[in-house]
Amino acid sequence: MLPFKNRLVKRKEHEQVQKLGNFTSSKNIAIKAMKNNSQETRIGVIVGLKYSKKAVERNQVKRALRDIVQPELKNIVRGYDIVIMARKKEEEKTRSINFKKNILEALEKGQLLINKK
RNA sequence: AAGGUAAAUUGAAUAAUCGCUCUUCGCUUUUGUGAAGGGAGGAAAGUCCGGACAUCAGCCCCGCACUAACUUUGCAUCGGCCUUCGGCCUAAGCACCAUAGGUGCUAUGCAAAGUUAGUGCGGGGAUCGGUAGCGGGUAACGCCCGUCUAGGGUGACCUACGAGGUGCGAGCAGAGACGCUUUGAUGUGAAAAUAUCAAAGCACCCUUCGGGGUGAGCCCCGAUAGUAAUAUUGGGGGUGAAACGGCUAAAUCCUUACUUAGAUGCAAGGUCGUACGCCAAUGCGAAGCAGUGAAAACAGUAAAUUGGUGUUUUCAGUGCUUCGUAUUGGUGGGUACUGCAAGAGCUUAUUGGUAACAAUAAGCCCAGAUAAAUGAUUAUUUUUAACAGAAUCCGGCUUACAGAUUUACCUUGAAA
RNA sequence: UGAGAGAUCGUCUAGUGGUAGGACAGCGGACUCUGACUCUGCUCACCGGGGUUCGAAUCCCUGUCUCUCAG
Repeated sequence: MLPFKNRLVKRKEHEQVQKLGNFTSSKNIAIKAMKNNSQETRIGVIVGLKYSKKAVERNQVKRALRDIVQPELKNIVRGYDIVIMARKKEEEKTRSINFKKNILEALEKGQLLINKK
């Protein structure tokens, strides 16, 4: 799990990011990001009913996404609220998706990664 | 040993690193940080039943208890002192008798009785519901247990239905099935008509119109032919028709017995705080507008003074509007805490009971999140790991489920 | 998470135990020189699985899907 200060907590904040954030995506991941006033990166994860009807599967995906994001926190530009959404086609199975690759791809597209050059 | 029946248990394990949540303790005390410990299920699911809990509402009668008000009756009366019982000192509104004092009224207190209202508990009844062989269990249920009946299975065992009627008319049986037509009676109606009840409804002949006779058909007893279905035929008396019977709910209605009590649902409900929005009232301040009063100036009246009129300025004060601010009240949304996990709890043992279950004793504390906690990585082993994620809490039912294990029993075969 | 409602021809709907009806659409025919309109005929359905019943779209149980409300 993420430390408390790095989570997007409130429902209203989520809605704001959903409405006003910049959208980028890769194959199985969609990202909305918006600047906030603090120095911290705050991340929320959404896995909707459309992803799967089983609660267990949705929880597993949420855990997986958080675990992937956590070590990358250092590499993400500070001061953004980020909402990560998972998506898949009906036939796809959760196990066959490589979320890490997808997330990094999406973050790069949104220019949220710190360049190591 | 093989096959099966019923029930129960379990639902990958171990180690290391990183990370989350709760509790306790310590250090800091604002955030934090260290240690120890706890951290999803048998179905957590579906929401199909039943409760707990909470808020709102709450039929009639009786009894008991408590509280409040009122009425009646009785007793007492500020206050102070002494060691309790109690005694002493002193004092007391109004009216009357009449002054040792007494009576009545008022006020207050206490006690008793009664009335009214409210609350709680218990009992009975009515009505809306629910259930249905019989008996039991449970907080309760449509749940569970035992047993009766029917069906299936060699068997262990499994499955199913279950009060009494009414109405309906599909199927069976039957010559014919709940109906049609005609007539009559009764009720309603001006009539038409309609509802209910009763009777009649094969063919021909006779008739005094009541009915009678003959024949077909039906019923009963036969005979002949044929393996048989059946065909032909004899006798009898009845009938000559539209009866009688079986089944029928988890839809409707009635009855009986038992049982229960409504509605809404933890996003129920409660507490704290008030930084926020809106509305209302009040106070203060500012601005604007409109009246009022006073003063001054000017105009005007033929003219001086006075008075009055009009305009302007200043001051005072009133009303209205707007803005700001403060207080109070209402309302809306938001937030924190609570509700919230010690419970119809779990484990073990004993006793009662065929059992469901109950009682007793001992021990135990076992998730409590709030965008929502159990994961990831590495290594080893095996069967390569099913269905699946708590959200107020319980008891059932139903549905999903890879496998593994245990117990009891049955059938068959073999051996003794 | 809690509370409810529903599923009937391709589409919209009616049907409260006894042949599942209508409208639009589709197909064929008639009318017309042809098309449209009109007339006429036909085709096409009870969400899946069990049960009660002589008989189920309807009643009961169960599963699936869709929608609504609270937030």
